Amino acid sequence: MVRAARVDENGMKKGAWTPEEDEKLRAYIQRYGHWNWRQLPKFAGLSRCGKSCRLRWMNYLRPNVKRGAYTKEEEEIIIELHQQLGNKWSIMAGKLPGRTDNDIKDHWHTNLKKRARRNQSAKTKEETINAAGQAQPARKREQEAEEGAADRLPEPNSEGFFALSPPEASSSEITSPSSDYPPLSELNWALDLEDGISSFGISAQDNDSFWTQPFLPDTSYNVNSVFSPPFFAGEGIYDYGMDFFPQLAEEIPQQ
DNA sequence: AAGAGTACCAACCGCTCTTTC
DNA sequence: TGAAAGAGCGGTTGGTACTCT
Repeated sequence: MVRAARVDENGMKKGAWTPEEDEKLRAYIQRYGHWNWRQLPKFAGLSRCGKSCRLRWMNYLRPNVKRGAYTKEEEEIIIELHQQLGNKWSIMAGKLPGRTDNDIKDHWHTNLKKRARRNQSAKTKEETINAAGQAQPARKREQEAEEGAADRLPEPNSEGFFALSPPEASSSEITSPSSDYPPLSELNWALDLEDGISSFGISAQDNDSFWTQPFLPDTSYNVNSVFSPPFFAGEGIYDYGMDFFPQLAEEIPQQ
């Protein structure tokens, strides 16, 4: 499932991550944050490039990363967004809390692309029939039954946006309390691509607060017990200074 | 049972964008 | 203002698991 581990010419390890590496990275970031991806592996005691650490954290170790099967709702959202945005996986990830851009991209290529294509060809076929004045309602119902409700896509409006209405079928499913997402009908899809503001119920801002918070020490961790306290630079913000990080490296247990 | 083909997903690569100096 | 560094994004690859014949 994963690439074989190897070491590149710079002595950087590549390939599959071991549980030990995961634990080092997780422990380090949870405690100190990711102040600089390039420097981070050095202080975390990892023989990985910063990029690799970032990817591993973002796609796998980050808290709230949702794994496992996609729900019907999630798939519908992805298909809709792909129609609107194209391959803007990171924006899509912002609309699907817990899903990563990599994950969404993979799911699109392995599952949804085919379905979207099928829908498109069915739509084209239907349009051809209608244009010829030979619409066949009975056949259309038959076709819809074949494709399934989840496969149907709404028509874009004149501006090319989708005015979403609640799915015709399985409304109970869509509005199920156990659902992680609001029903499509309640979503404001006016994507503001200028500033990337999310209008989703669970806003990107909420979701990203973890990433935008100032560099804060874990309160459960007694900084003073290991080294002198960082300079308090303002409300909730600590200025550790450049000399701070090498001390952290020594403090992280090396395995 | 075994080989071939396909699906899945973690990870890498290279490019672009943003920030800093 | 331009160069360098860092971060992020999207495309692609590698390798295992699963399914089919």
